[in-house]
This record gives sequence, C-alpha cells and structure tokens, in this order.
Amino acid sequence: MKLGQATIKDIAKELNVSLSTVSRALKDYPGISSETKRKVKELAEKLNYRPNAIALSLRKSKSFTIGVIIPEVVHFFFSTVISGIEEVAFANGYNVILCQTNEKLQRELSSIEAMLDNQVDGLLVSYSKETEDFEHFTKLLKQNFPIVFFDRVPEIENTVNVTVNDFKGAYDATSHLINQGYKNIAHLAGPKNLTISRKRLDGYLAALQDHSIKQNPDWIIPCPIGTQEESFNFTKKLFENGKIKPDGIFASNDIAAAGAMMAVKSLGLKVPGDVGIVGFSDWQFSSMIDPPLSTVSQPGFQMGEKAISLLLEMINKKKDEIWSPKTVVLETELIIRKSSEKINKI
Amino acid sequence: MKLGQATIKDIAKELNVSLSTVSRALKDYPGISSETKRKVKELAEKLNYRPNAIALSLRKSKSFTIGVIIPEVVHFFFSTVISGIEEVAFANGYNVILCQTNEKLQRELSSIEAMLDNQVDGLLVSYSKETEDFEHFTKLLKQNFPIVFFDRVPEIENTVNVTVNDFKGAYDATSHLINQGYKNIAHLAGPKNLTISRKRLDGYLAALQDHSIKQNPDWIIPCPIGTQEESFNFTKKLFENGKIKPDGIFASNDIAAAGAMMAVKSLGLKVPGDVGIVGFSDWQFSSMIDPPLSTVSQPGFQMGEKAISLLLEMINKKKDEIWSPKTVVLETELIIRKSSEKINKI
DNA sequence: AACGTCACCGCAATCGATTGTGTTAATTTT
DNA sequence: AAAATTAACACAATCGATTGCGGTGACGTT
Repeated sequence: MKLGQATIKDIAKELNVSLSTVSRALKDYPGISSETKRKVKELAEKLNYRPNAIALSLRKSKSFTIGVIIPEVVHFFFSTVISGIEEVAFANGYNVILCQTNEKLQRELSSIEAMLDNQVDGLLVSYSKETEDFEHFTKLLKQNFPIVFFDRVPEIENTVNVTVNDFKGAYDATSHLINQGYKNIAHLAGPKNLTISRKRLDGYLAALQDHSIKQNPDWIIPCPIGTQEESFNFTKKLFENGKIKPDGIFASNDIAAAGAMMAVKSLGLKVPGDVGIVGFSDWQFSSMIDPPLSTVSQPGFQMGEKAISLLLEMINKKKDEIWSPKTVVLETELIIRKSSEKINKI
Repeated sequence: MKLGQATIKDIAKELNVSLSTVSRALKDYPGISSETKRKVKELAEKLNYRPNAIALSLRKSKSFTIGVIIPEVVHFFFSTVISGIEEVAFANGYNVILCQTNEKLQRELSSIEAMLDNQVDGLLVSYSKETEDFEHFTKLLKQNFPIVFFDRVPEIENTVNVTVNDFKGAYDATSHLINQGYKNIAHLAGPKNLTISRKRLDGYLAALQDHSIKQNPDWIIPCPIGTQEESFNFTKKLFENGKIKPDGIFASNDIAAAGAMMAVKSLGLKVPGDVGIVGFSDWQFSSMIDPPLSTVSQPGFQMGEKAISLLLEMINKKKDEIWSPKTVVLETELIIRKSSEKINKI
C-alpha cells in the first residue's frame, strides 16, 4: 500500500469486470474473450501492476523464500557459499533470508523459529560451534520439512548434506608436508564437536600412519575459538616448551595457519625451511601473506550452488514423495605455495 | 501447511469458540474471560501455535522484512556491513533478504523488482559500479518508499545516506605518507562513477596541495576492475615506464594496495624504504601480509547498524510524516603499520 | 416489570490473489 | 420453436489473522 501499488481489484473496478476475470485474463486462462484479455493486460501494464507475493504465499502456502543459517557472514568461506546460494536462488525466483548465529546455539534456535514463522519453504544450515544436540532439526525433519546441511553436517539420520572431502583434504595436506621432508608435524585442530574438525584430524592421522610416522598427542592442539591470536599463542607455547620441536604444521584453517606462521617467524624460525605450514580453506589473504600459504581449497561457491539445488529439488517434490538421505561430497584441491616448500630447497 | 502448523482455526474448533475470541485471548485483549484466555493459551502452547507471519504481512501491509542490495557478498567490507545490518534487524524482529548485484545494473534492477514484489518494508542499497542513472531509485523515493544508501551513495536529492569520511581518510593517508618522507605519491583510484572514488581522489589531491606538492596526472591511475592483478600490472607499468618514479602509493582499497606491493617488490624495490604504501578499508588480510599494510579502516559493522537504524526509523514513521534527507558520516581511522614506515628508518 | 449496564463473545469484512462452481446470454442443434 | 450446447463472465470460498460492530445473556436499578 505504501507504494500505492495497483491490485487486481483496481483493474477490475476500472474495467467493470470481476476479480476472477482479471486474474484469469492475466494468466491467459480459457473462457475469457480475447477482447477482455487485451483490455486487462493493457491496463495492468499501464498501472504497472505486479502481483503481491505475500498474497500468493498465503494462498499457495509457499513463500518462494529459503532461509540460510550460518555461523558468520564475515568469513571468507561462508560468504562464498552464500554467494553461490544467492545466485541459484535468484535464477530460480527464490528469495534468500539470512541469519547468522555468531556461533551461538540460542541464536540458532530463535533464527529457525523466526524463519518458520515467515513460512520459508526450506532451510540451508551450517550449525554453530555450540550445537551438540540436534533435536531442533530432527523435529523438523520428522515433519518432512526440507533442510539441507552444508559444510558442518550433523551426524543424524535421514539428512541431505553437502560437504567437502575434509578427510582427503587433510590427508593430502599432511602427506604433502611429509613428502617435502617435514616429518614432525603438529596439527592445529578445530572445535571437537564439529564433524569437519574430526575428519580433518582423521586425515592428518591417517597420513602420518601411512607414512609410518608415530603420532604425538601433544602435537594435536585444539583451537576452539578460531582466532589468529589463539593459534599464535598456542604455537608459540608449543615451540617454546617442547623438547622435540615440530618442523611442520597442518592447521585446520587458514586463520590458524597464519597465526602459527607469525608465531614461528617471531621465534626466528624460517618458513619454509625450518617449518613447513599448510592451512585449510584458501582464504583470500592466503596467497598474499609472506610466504604465500599452501592450503587446501574448498569449493565454497559450488557448495552453495549444490546445497540450494538439492533443497529446491526437495521443495518441489510432491508432498507424498519422500526424499532419500544423501551426502554430496565435493572434492578439495591442494594449493601448493611457498610455505611448504622442500627443506633442502632452502 | 507443510509443517501441519496449528492455526487459530484449529484452536477455535477445538474449544468451540470463534476465531476472534482466540485471537483476542492470545493477545490479552479486554472482554475475554480469564478462564477462556487460560484455555486458549494452554491449547496454543500444546499445539505449538505460532502466528503465520505471511498472513500478518498481508493483513497489515507490512512484512517486517527489509531488502539489502549490495555489489558482492564475498567482500570483506560489505560482509561486515551485512553483519551489522543482520544484528540490528534480528534484534528488532526484522528479516533480511539479501541480493547481490555482482556489480551489474541489470541485476540491480531485477533485484529491486523482486524485493518490491515481496513487499519489503524498506531497502538498504549500495549500488553497482555500472549504475550511473538513478531513475529506479528516485521513482521509489518519490512514492515515499524508505531507502537508505550506504557506502556508495548517489548524488541525488532527498536521500538518507550513511558513508564514511572518504575525503578525510584519503587526506590522512596521503599526509601520513608525506610526513614519513614519501613525496612522490601515486594514487590507484577506484571506478570514476563512484562517489567514494572521487572523494578519496579529492582527499589525496588536497593533501598534496596542503603540503605544496604538485600533482602529477600520470600518477593518478584508475582501477575500474578492482582486482589485485589489475593494480599489479598498472603499478608495474608505472614504475617501469616513468622517468621520475613514485616513492609512495596511496591505493583506494587494500586489494589494489596489495597488488601494488607485490609489483613493487617484484621490481626489487623495498617496502617500506624505497616505496611507502597505504591502502583503504583494513581488510582482514592487511595485517598479515608482508610488510603489514598501513590502511584506513572503515567502520563497516557500525555502518550497517547505522543504516538499518535509520531505515527502521523511516519505516516506523506515520505515513504522513516526511523524513528529512540526511547523510551520516562515520569517521575513518588511519591504521599505521610497517608498509609506510619512515624512509630514514630503513 | 421494564430498562440499562456490562461482561463476554461471534459475525463478517479485510488484506490480494486463486479457483471451483454457478449463471447468464447467445448460439447451435434437432 | 423448444432444447441443448457453449462462450464469457460473476460469485464466493479460501489462505491465516485482525478488528469494528453487533448480539446475548446475567445482573442490578428504579
């Protein structure tokens, strides 16, 4: 109303026909004379008529809106995923409602409530670090409400997920360090309750094992907060206190890797050479730091595209059709830069 | 319906009362016995009743949704602004619909259409690089539709804007370089049709003038694309071709600054020392590159907060009240890091 | 006994659009 | 000429909630 937008009623009144005639004329239904159709369409054009999406949503119980729940917007990987989501949504006439949880469970819960109130047709979720119970998701899934989880996927049944191959990414990164001559590799791990953290840890461990390197529990350092400062401090401690010092670091994300790199450099050690470092995610800055950081790139944009494509499929199924649980795994790519160059090259 | 969500009708039928009674009971209207209120509320609780926001939107011609139109999601500054927007929106019970234009005018136009169809209560806009005509905005503004422009604000009348003090930021950055001993300063400028580019250019020029340094038109290099490669190439050319070479670079954004830094280093020049560099925006990576980049930080989060606060004010005015045009200017802060250290310190 | 008051609640219009089911009138069929 | 068909349109229910107004009893008042 604020826009004084013309409605079907305005057209009907102006032309002295009924609402239904206008509605049908606009959509070329049979049973309306071509003369009437012409007049209706002309007037609609003239009044700049545009159907009220809210009214349609109410009528059809479908909002053409999907909700996206992510931990943080200001995060290179997640913003890339959002970008992919937005592209496909836009191309398909869907709207994207965004909520960030700031890694808080409480916020996750209320965001979901808000989105359901707004009748979103489905949800794309990457849950928060605090989330350990998935009741709020299973409740919805039981009611056949479409949800696709991406990146951080819960270990519950009958879900549709999109992840990257975290295990292989971590395995490749660690193996790469080993092949470059770095044998004493520490791991800066992510929060324990995230599947991705565990998978990356597993990949790291598997790589060590396959190269007959014994793991050192002291060298697996969880970084629950995820800031650069955190990894800087942990890395500094690790190198200052240990009897045997690591000569390689595989970090579960680039921020941690960058912090570690600074810590190592601040101790007068050379990267690469004294210490080789590989991160995870290929953030924008990773190629710009000194030395440029080797890392495992995740196809964020594709992940977004894939996730929403799956969601749209689910949404557009007949309501009696049940979708089958599945997990799409996207492959990572090891990006080799200077930070992991061979020891003897230096 | 997908959720089998309970409606007011369900409650009414179950309790054998009318719809209006249920509605009023739920909102503690007078004229309903406390006994009835109790029963209604109990059943509502039991059925997990939640009002249908779509129905409310239709009834009230208000969707509690605002649209955000930005050039790119994967952009540190913009994602920070989004974060600020989302926080305030969430706190006030508003939803945020997001569209990115990818710097395309066509996309901007259709995004606005889509948002209006969805009855957003207002728009937050940072327009695309392609946008030179603002007809699509003035049309809405004439109809008193609430719009707040942020960062990239159009030079048209009667708008409400939030910007940073680009002029002063640029002036400070350039003056800083001069004070550090760098007198021959080139400027990597932004796209010409953006006000922010012009303001930053003006600040740069004013600083030169105030220090009695003559400007060199060849040293003002527009970077319309905005990639690191672009500024890398332009900077390289600049240093290879010029007779007199610059010893300072003020870039209108950090990406360009980073590209310039790489170009300068690739030519064997030292940063700082041979060349001092200052960027603009304080991207996440700026403190991590080598040398850490001096830059002008923009309060993105605050900008988002302020922009949506203004928008909500406008939305909640009585419809006959007219808001007055205004521009809120947020101050920048010069962040001094190593890339602009004094010449003689080296 | 007749009337007023008040508590409590229901009816129906409304928001904008869709759609199944009438209802006309003209046209065709027999 | 009467009956059947059909084109072209209107009516009204519907989606879920809100809200002005009207209605119905149970009281008290005079």
